[in-house]
Formats: sequence, C-alpha cells, structure tokens
Amino acid sequence: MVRRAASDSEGRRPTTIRDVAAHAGVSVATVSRILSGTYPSAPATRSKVMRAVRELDYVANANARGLAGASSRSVAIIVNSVISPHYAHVAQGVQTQAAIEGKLCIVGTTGGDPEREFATVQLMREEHAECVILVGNVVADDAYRQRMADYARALALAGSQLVLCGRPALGPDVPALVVEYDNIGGAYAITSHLLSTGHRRILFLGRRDNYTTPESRIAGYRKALADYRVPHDPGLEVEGSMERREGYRMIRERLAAGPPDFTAVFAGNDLLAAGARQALREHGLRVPDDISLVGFDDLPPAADIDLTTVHVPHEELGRTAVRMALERVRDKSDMAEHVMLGTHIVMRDSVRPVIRAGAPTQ
Amino acid sequence: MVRRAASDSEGRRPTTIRDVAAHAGVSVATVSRILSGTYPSAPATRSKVMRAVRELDYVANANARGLAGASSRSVAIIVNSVISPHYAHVAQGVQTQAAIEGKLCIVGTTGGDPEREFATVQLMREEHAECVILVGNVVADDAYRQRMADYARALALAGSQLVLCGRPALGPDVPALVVEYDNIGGAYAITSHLLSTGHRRILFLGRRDNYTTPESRIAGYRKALADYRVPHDPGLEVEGSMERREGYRMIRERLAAGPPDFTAVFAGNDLLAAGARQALREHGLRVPDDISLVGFDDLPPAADIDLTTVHVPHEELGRTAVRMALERVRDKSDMAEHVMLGTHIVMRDSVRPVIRAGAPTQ
DNA sequence: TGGCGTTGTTTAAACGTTTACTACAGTCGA
DNA sequence: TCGACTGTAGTAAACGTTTAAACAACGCCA
Repeated sequence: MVRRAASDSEGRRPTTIRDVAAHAGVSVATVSRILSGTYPSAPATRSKVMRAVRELDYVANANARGLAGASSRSVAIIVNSVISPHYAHVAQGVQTQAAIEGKLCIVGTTGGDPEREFATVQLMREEHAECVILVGNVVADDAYRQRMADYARALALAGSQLVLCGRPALGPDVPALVVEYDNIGGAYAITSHLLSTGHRRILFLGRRDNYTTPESRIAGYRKALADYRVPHDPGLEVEGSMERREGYRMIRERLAAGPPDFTAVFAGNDLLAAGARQALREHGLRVPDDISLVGFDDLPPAADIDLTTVHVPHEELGRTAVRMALERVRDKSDMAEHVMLGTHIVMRDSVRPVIRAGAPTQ
Repeated sequence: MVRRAASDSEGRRPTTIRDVAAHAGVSVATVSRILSGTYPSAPATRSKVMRAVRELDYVANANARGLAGASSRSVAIIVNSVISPHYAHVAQGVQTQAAIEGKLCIVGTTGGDPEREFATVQLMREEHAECVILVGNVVADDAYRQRMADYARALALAGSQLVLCGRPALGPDVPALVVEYDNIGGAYAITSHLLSTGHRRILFLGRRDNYTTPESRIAGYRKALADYRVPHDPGLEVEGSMERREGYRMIRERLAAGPPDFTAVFAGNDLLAAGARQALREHGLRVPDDISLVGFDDLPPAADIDLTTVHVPHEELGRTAVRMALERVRDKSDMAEHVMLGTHIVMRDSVRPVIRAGAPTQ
C-alpha cells in the first residue's frame, strides 16, 4: 500500500507523468502519447488518462520534454529595449504569431550594446529556442558581421534559426533569414512629399553613420534631393541618436545658433519628431504653420501630434519573422530567405506648402 | 582513434559536455563543476577545461540543466499587451532586474482575456519559471480569485512563486506576493489639486466597475470630492476602457450632447487624456485655457502633451516584483509579502485655476 | 610506517520526458 | 486453422546535465 502524492495533492513533490500513469493504471508511454495526441488510442484509455491528469493537476515538465527530443516550444526575440515603441510593436507581432503557433516567447534586451547582444544570443542558444529574432539597428562593422555570422552558423548547427528583423543581411553564405522593410523607399517618398510641396531647405535629424537604420533613411533623403536637383548641403544633416530628448536638443541648439535656415524638418523617427516639435514650439515656431515636420515609423507619438510620417509595418515584421523561421525549421524547404516589406506615407497635419515670393497663393 | 565532432566543428550533433570532457581529458563531472564554479578545482584543470569549451564552442543545454535540478534560470511575466506603455515599462523593469540576477525573461500576453491568462500561467508552470509575475488590472470576481488562488498554490508547490503586480491581493492564505502602487492616494492627490484650484465640476473618464485599477482610481477621486464637500454626481463619471480612442469617443459624445458641463477632466490614464485632449481641441476647446485636464501614469504621451499627471513607478514595480520573488524562492525567509509603492503628482501645463465670478483675478 | 585529513577527481544515479522496439490480442483472408 | 495484419499498450533506452558518494593522491603528524 504505497501512499504517494496521488491521492494527497499536498505532497511536496510535483506530480510527474509516472504519477498520472499509476493513477490511470496505464504505462508512462501511453500517457505521453495520449497527451501529445500523436498516436491512436482507445477512447476508454484516453478518458481514464485525461481524468487522472485533471485529478492530479498534472502539467508536463518543459525541460524534460525539451531534453527528450520533442521540438522546443519557444521563440526568442532580442531587442534594444522593451519600452521603445518600435521594438515593442515588433515584439507584439512576434508574441502574437508565437502564440498562434503554440510557442512561448523569450525576450532579451541589450540596451544597444553589441557585446550584450552576443551574450544574449548565446543564452538563447543554451535555451534551445527554435529561432532567435534579432531586431533593430546596430553598428554594422565587419568584425561584428563576421562574429554574428559565426553565431548564425552555430544556431543552424543546433537546429535553430537566426532571423534578422529590420536590419540588412550578414553576407551571402550565412544561414540567417532577413525580414526588412523599405527604409530607403519610405524616406525617399516622404522627402519627395516635402519637395513637391515646395520645400528646399529640409533639415534631417538623426544622422548616425554606421548605424543601419539611420543610414538607409538618410540615403533615401539624399536620393530624393538629388532627383529633385536640390544641391546637397551636409550642414542640414544633424547628427544624434534616435531618442526624443535628442530631437529636442538638436533643434534647440540649432535655433540658439541663429534663425532657422530651413523650412521643413525630416526627423529620423517619430520620437525625434516629437522632441523637435516641442523645441520648435518653445522657440515660438508652430508646426506646420511656420515649419513643416515629418517623421518615420508611425508609432503612437505620431497620431498625438498629428504628424505626417512613414508607416512601418512593425507587427507584420515580427509576425513574418516568426512564420518564416518556423517554416524553415520545420520543412527545411528552400522558401524565401529575404523578405522586404513595404512602407507608405501617412498624411496628417504637419506639412504646409511653401509660398514662394511671386508664386500664386494657391 | 575516435574522430568525433571534436576536431571537426561542422559535425551535425551539437557539442555536449561529454565532448568537452573528452577533449580536455577529464571527467564530465569536473567540467560541470568548473563551469558552474561552485566547487574548488586545480588551476591547471580549469584552464584545460576552459580551453576545450572555447575550442569546441560549447554551450550548456538549458533543458538538461533544468531537469537535473539546478535552479531554473527564468522569470515569467504575463501582461495584457506588450505595446501598452504601462505594461512595457513594468516589463522593462522585470527584464532589467532579471538580467541583473542572471535570469532570462519569458513573456506571455493575454489580450485581457482571463482564460488566456490562466492558460499562460499554466504554460509558465510547465516551463518551471522561478516566478510568475502577473501584471495589471483585471476583472476581479470571486470565481477568478478562487481559481487564481489555486494556481498560486500549484506554483508554490512546484517551488515557484506567483507575484501580483499592480493588482490587489487574492486573499489571506494564498501564497502570492503583491507589489502595488498607490492608486487611491494618487487619484486623491490629483483630484485635490483640481479642487484646490477651484474646479468643482470634474469629469472622470474611464469608470469601469469590477476592474481593479479604474475602481481604485475612481475611489480616490470620490474620496477627494467628499473631503471637499463637493456633492457626488454620478453623471460626471464616464464609463469606458483605458484606450486612447475611448477617451476621444467619450469627450466627443459628451460634447455632441450639449455644451460642456465641466471645467476639468480627470482621465483614468494618460492615453485616455491624450484622446480626450484631441476631442476637446477638435471641438474648439483648448487645454488648459478652456478646460483643465489631468491624467494618470506619467507615461510617454504625458510629456508630449504637457499633461499634469500622477507618476507611477512602473519600472520600479517590475524590479521589485522580481527581487521579492527571488529572495522569497531562495531564502524562504518571511520577508515582506506585500509592498505598496508611492505615487506623486507631476506638474506640467494642463491645469488653470478657475476664475469665479466675483473672485479676485489672482 | 601507518593512519588521517585535504584536495581534486571520478563514478554513477537521478531528473521527467519521448520514442524506437516489442508484445499481445483480435480480425481477416486463404 | 493458421499466419499476416492492425490497432493498442508496454519496455526500456536515450536526452545532457547535476551532484551525492566514493575514491585516489598527497602531505603531515605521531
């Protein structure tokens, strides 16, 4: 008469599959098979087992399951920070798709430090995540690319899959998926919008060499200027990172140095735009009456300040990343390895046409 | 002469601790102990092992580690949604503290659905997370409380720990930690601020019975009104959820029904305030000149719209949750089980004193 | 020289699953 | 009536760690 945790649910040891098997009067293998549902079983046995599971409040041990070879149940995402709306929205997409596929979502943050990024990828490798999704811009020197390529190979070797989300590919022979969105096209489109409404002196906020995202955006900006035959003035490209207070600082310093030598501002992202707008206002300049302002991302701050901006499909980015990675891991099929999602302008109320001297007042 | 993956890192099977042991010429146990660093070892052995680890690019298998009894390396957080700033900031705190403690962070989202919340807790139980942090408000009926209490006990039984973050306790004998912040006090303070500047007709946005957070906030609002001997008018409490568009809708509908019968708006949170502000503006009412507006949370939208609001220590909430849970799990010491973090008003520029007929113009 | 801590290492037994085999009834066609 | 299937269930061997317990080597002291 062995009195185990079976009848007494206050036992100190959590219920295992063995307890369930004993309680239901079947073997451990049967319980495992019935729970995973990947095997025929007699209805009577099935209901006996399910009843035992309910009565003992059994939940499987994910570690054991993972060890024994069943495919992992988790998807990893690595971002700079969770509170940045950009990353949050991609994370939401990842999370949503992961839930749909029955996976858990492990999140790591790096604070933008490449070293922590590497360390986190390593952690995810330990964790045997089914895929590791790396989100966002980053310094992209050769040493970094080289090293990340090694990590990608290590992940592939372990049956996992690296996904680069919103950043460029590592190289031709690196086993990494890429899900990008069209930074250059978006920047080109919105700069063209400003140009076509008559603006010629457009301040670009957030230039940052070697960072992939700002680099692409400024490239689109320059391309549009060139196509409109507007001479390129490096003095209009203000350097700085992509945070709100930076936008504030940039405009403030610029206006402190002298009266505005621009009629429009293209902020590298919406956060920057929000900061810029505040600095403009504090200096007595109204958007869009005195200065036109556009951003990039179409994230929460944009709607609040009526900002014309470029919409980026953040959630779609995250969802696509998960979908591609899982299909890849499952089928090994040679489907798309590189996807580029489109962007488009969202018109709000932050741009006014320039009235040139002598031009008709529309 | 066994030619294993040792020298050829392109082998298909990932490196195990056995490979490392063989490569270093020591036993598996020695490798394990040296890597965990919890045991004395000769420097020579140590360097041999570390070299093997480097050469083979070995990473431990977290599943095996978890199975074999080493304490789990992960902390779970369950939120409504990742893109809501409120949750994002708490999540950031959890993530930060988890990283400090060397833990990974598993995130689950529920979309506010209690059933998904239960399911997710169950998943985290499978995952053997060291603690499960439940964030945010929720319908709080007795059936829910009862069931969640069962889950708390199940987690405790498995050596884990449920933490309720920003929501009230489940009951006296439930093994769950609670980290709250002072909703009532904050709402009381900011309502008092409006009252002391002369406002008497204060519209409350976001009443929602049975949801813990709005309930506490409205309680503070009512208490302040009572203390100022302002008669309670239920018609001033507008029902709705806590989203931006809801704030917009509420004000819009109210103004469509007739001219404003209030001089100030207390929005249940900052998002609501942002929506309300937009609706007011579209109706030709300026904040704060025509209508005063306050919010709750002090999250990103607040600074952008110069909103006077109640600061909630979101990140601190998340960090405290992790810290408490881990101390609890480690020491079993009977330290604090219930912490209430303070809130305070952040003054910006969204409130104007009421000028009463006959009163001095200050 | 034998007994005894120390120090460092090995042996082997868990941990809780999954899954390739194996076993055993029935059923069915020959 | 017998062997070949078919549908279920059981046996036992992984999976890759950790860790208690056993063990070897090495002074050190009596």
